[in-house]
Amino acid sequence: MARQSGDERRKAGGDNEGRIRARNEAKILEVSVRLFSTKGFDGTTISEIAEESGLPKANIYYYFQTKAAIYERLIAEVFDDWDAALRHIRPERDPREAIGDYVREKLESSRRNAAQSRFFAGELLRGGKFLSRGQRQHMRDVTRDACEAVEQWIADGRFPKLDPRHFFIMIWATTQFYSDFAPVVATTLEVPRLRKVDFDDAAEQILRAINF
Amino acid sequence: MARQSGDERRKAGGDNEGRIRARNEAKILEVSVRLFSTKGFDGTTISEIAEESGLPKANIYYYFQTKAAIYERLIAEVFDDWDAALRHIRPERDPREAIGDYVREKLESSRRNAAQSRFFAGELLRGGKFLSRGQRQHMRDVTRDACEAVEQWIADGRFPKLDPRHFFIMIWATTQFYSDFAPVVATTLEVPRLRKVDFDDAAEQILRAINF
DNA sequence: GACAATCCTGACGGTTTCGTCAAGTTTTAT
DNA sequence: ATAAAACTTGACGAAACCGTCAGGATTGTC
Repeated sequence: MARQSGDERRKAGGDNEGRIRARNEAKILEVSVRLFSTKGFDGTTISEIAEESGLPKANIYYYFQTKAAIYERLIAEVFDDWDAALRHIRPERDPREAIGDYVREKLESSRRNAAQSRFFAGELLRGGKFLSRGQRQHMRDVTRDACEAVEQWIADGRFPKLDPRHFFIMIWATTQFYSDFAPVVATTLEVPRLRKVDFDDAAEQILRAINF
Repeated sequence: MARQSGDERRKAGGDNEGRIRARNEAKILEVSVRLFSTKGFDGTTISEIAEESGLPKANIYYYFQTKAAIYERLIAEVFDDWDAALRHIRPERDPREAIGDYVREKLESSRRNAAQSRFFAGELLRGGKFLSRGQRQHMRDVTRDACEAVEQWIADGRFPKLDPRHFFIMIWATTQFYSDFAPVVATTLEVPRLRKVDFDDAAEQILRAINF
């Protein structure tokens, strides 16, 4: 009887309860991220999500209270991976290797999850209104840690004297660009579509450009 | 009697005819670019454009056939400036100076026209569907010219051996990032809002990072 | 096999939005 | 002054969209 949806799932009984729910939610989210990334929040309709998910529209509302709820779930999911690659940046590592790994992983992950990447970029482009205070803070803290590692390298004379913050911005901007603005990149490289090899080239060229 | 709107303006009589039209169109476009950039195409309503322009909604339709027409006009306008800064890149110039001027101008122009910049970024993020074949081609040609200039520098031993295409992508990505994703940048730099000085720092750090 | 929990869904209401229209007013040209 | 062109505008129609709801179908549990 009691409508239960969204967050109040997963009750007593174990954790593989709600397999159907898990499957359908996953399908909905998968479809949504693709639609949101190419058509934006307002440009995406629930009917469309329903159709592409193979579910009737009313069923979408059984799993998610509102369209915004889907969007927010996606933000949270994508955000969780935001700093995954940053784990390479640690003061005790060799700067060259660490930065190299970081750039390569960042490029690779945005290539493989292009929809997520564009989705998140779209959100940031609009001012990041869906980002919670906590998420923002997390972002700041993680960045600060990475910057401290770089500063350590600089102090040890193992890294050029650059402001780490601008350095990271440069890396983010560049690595994201290849996925998020793929059409421009493809035009520039004069290829019909970006392939893995183009991303590999990019990694090499980026690292060479910043003298690594 | 005959409805005339959109493109078929400017008839016999001179070129300062239609001052009212010029003024109102300008106002509409100015408001629209701001709204589109923060709310996207579908998130922006004609009523909203009307309100912020101080015109009744029906009047918007007197000047533009559809919402898409406004959007397309803006794309064309912004696109015209896309390669403006690229004029600095010429083979006979000193690479250091040319690249320096280019980066600084690109940063400055995207700072001053942040709304346009974000608007255009949003369009590209969605796949650039509004970009015409001709515009794409122009983009490619201009890029090709700039790359040839860089290759000349490399041949003369005045520039590091980098793929110019990836090099330019890196510059574009980075310079755009400061305006388009200002919230992230502000968080990283730990300032409440980006000021001119932050952009100046950015220019210096970017140029230093790529060893100029 | 019965009972509850979970899942499914067609139909519907209220709102918003795009774009139109026909009749007005103001500006410009002669 | 007068006529045509350019501009303005309130009201309206049609479509699209979000989210609801009541009741039916499946699945799981004891």
